[in-house]
Amino acid sequence: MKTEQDIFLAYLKSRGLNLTAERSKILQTVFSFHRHFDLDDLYDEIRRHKARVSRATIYRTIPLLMESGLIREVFRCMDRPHYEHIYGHDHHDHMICLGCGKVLEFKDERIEKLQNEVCAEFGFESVEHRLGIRGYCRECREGQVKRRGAAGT
Amino acid sequence: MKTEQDIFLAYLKSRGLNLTAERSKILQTVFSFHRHFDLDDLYDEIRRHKARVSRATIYRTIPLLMESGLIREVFRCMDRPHYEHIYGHDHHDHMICLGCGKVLEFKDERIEKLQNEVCAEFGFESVEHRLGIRGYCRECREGQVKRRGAAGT
DNA sequence: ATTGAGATTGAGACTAAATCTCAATAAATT
DNA sequence: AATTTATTGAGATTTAGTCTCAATCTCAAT
Repeated sequence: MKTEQDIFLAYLKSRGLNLTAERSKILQTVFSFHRHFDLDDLYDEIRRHKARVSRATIYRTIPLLMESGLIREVFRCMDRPHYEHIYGHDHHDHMICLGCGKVLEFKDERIEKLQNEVCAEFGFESVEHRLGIRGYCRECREGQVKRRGAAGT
Repeated sequence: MKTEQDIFLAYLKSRGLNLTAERSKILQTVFSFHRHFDLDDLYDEIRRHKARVSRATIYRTIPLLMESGLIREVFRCMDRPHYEHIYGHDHHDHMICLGCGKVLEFKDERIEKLQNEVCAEFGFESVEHRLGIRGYCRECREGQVKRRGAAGT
């Protein structure tokens, strides 16, 4: 079983890049999250561990992690992109509550399958897809929870 | 059959707002497009017709059009939101080619239906959803077309 | 038609996310 | 060890989008 490091290292090598201490720290932090995160979550978490990596470096590293297939952008919330690590996790889609901002994950094989069918029809080769359903979760529908902010896929 | 104007006007009235010349021009231009558009497309097209509406006003009007259900944000391309008018059009989803930037539209009732099922399971009330599949179109797969830029949902 | 309250606009100031620059440093290669 | 190339951080820069505000417009009630 390959570790995330192995994969990232292989990707970097293939591009003539090095796995530096900063990149390693970012990678490690990304995989310490069990939730979606944005750039500031990353930055803060790294600092909390008494490490220092500049924002510029994080901005530069995120595309590398995406290209190596370790993370993906999942949706936008408060107008900022949010990410999740995908290595070792099944693919899933999201429901985003417009009331409380909560994110529910779901997976439906039948939907995935139909998507593949549609792609085949069009001769389209799918690399990835993103399905986001915006609406109101059970709790918000029942009216207890106050509004927060808009969420966008 | 209600026109777009009727709908927009009713929406504005319901909020105590007026249908001004600027809003009317924006509305008319939005519905003159047969493709996805971004804010600058709108701005340029309005100017091309010798009319003048400031960017600030366009920025202010887009949310009104969205709330009135006349347009929706469909995806991000080159990091800018793109819109389409939806009144009088069936809902559909998108395939975005990472090679040439082309956008294909498709609709599959079965997928829609399954989405509703999933929502029901979670007690989630869907307001809208967005499904974007990124990959390579037939032409790009066959290798004739050059890369352009990244597209994001 | 006139008036006044509130809505609307455009221009430019402002904000903040993201990118770029560049000098200093680190890593890999010879 | 020397050379080349990659990397970093700090801060400058860019730019989409928002906000401010004075001038104008709209509408409903006179």
